[in-house]
Amino acid sequence: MINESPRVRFAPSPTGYLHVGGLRTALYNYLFARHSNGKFILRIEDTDRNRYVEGALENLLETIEWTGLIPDEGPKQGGDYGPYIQSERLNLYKENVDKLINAGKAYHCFCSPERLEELRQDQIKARLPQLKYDKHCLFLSKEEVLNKIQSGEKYVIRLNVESGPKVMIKDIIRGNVEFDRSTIDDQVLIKSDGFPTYHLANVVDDHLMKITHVIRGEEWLSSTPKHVLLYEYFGWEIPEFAHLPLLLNADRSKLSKRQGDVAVEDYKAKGYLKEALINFVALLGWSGGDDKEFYYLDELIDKFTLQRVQKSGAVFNIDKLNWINAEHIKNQKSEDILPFLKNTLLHSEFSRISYTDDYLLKVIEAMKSRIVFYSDFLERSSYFFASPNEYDQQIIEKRWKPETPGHLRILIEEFEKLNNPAHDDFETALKSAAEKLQIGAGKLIHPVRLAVSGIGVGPGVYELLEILGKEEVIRRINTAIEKIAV
RNA sequence: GGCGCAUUCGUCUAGUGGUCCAGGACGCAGCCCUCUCAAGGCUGAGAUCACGGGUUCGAAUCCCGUAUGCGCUACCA
Repeated sequence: MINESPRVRFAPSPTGYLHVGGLRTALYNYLFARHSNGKFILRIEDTDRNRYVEGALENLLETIEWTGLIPDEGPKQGGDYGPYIQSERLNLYKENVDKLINAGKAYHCFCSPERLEELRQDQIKARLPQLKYDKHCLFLSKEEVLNKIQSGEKYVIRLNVESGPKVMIKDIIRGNVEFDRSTIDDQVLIKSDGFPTYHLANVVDDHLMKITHVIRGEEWLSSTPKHVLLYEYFGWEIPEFAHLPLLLNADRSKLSKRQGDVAVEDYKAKGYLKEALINFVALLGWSGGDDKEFYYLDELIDKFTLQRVQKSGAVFNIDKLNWINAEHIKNQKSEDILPFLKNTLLHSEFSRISYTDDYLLKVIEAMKSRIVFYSDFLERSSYFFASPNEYDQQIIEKRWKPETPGHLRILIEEFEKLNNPAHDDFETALKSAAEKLQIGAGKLIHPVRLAVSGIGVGPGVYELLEILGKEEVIRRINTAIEKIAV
């Protein structure tokens, strides 16, 4: 086993969207696999037919693809251990559970939901410490079982938990965890509709798919003894376990839809970069042990180990996500942002106007350090794409004085003299205008910014002017002089 | 109720017996830079390391207990 290269899996159930907790689980599996030269497998756990959602699988696959956490084996890419969708593996569960039945480690149970409920109520009333199935059907004779099956009675297959030593779980993150066998219920393995439960399916598949490390959420820790028992009964080698801490809401309950967005799709739609989402989610429960917090995927692969995973749950803090997103945008090459800006423009009110790459690249350079999302290019600097149609009233009050129009006319005269001016040319022109007027440059700078952009914040004014260009700048100043009445 | 896991600034975390009256990051406040807003730089507020006992010359770090939180307790995953 030590010499084998690891095989790990991400095993989501297609419920309609990819949960950010699921993304984190997928990420850690992926990182572990890549770090140790192993294989990352995607397996779809769709054994609950009541939870079937149309299109959920396709959506899940698409979202995983978007994150870039591409599996080595899975429904899309195939592999030697398929099929990778549990509903297509029903025969395998049947086959293997039969072995258990023959060995007396599992048995048919014909108890009705009503009897089960009654039993449960009785146990509650009797204040029994544990609520467990009473093994009623274990004592049916072979003939009785056969008869019931042949007469069409509904049944499930249960695990036969017998007394014995404590079940010990070795968990990479939590150390050893022990469970008394008497606390383990005779878990249903095959449901009455013929589908396996998670417990059976995941053990059978993990074995058949030669999974070496089971890396999953902490909510599975409590049912792990059932899985270990199953491995034991089957006589299969037990994989290593690593139970990840939960992702939490601000009130420290398990991260849920009620308290904000939990779907990766939601964050994607809001404009978060996959790089940022991955970076952020990686830090929820793991740290490299130093002060580094900005990571690209390949750096994470390099540094990631399960030993450094935190034990306690982590609150999903949107402020930090925003910071990381801004940080990633800042660090992107402008050329790499270009296609996204173009796409954003295409879906905006400016879709009918075309801008040169050169122009857009300048806009990106100017705005990159001032935005959190790509959409902020439009939200915070729409003036690069159209003349301002209104002017910030507060800035008018602060910066636009009665003498301002006169000053700006002088400034325009200076600008007129320029030929294809750049940053410094605008600066020289503005300063000489200020000198002629015997005023400080600020008396010109702020009104120009307002005239040209409609607002009081943004890139340096000369940068702004250079990007917009002489003609456009003069046009806008003239318009502002007309429109802004003090 | 039972079983299990966890517990360091508001949040994410560093820390594996002395270098920790606890370091970093986000957020917050202030200063610098500056034509504005960001970015960047600097500074600050913010944690009796859940609590109580031990062990030890010495504990955030080891042990025990308590509390609190969370998870599981389904023919859901």
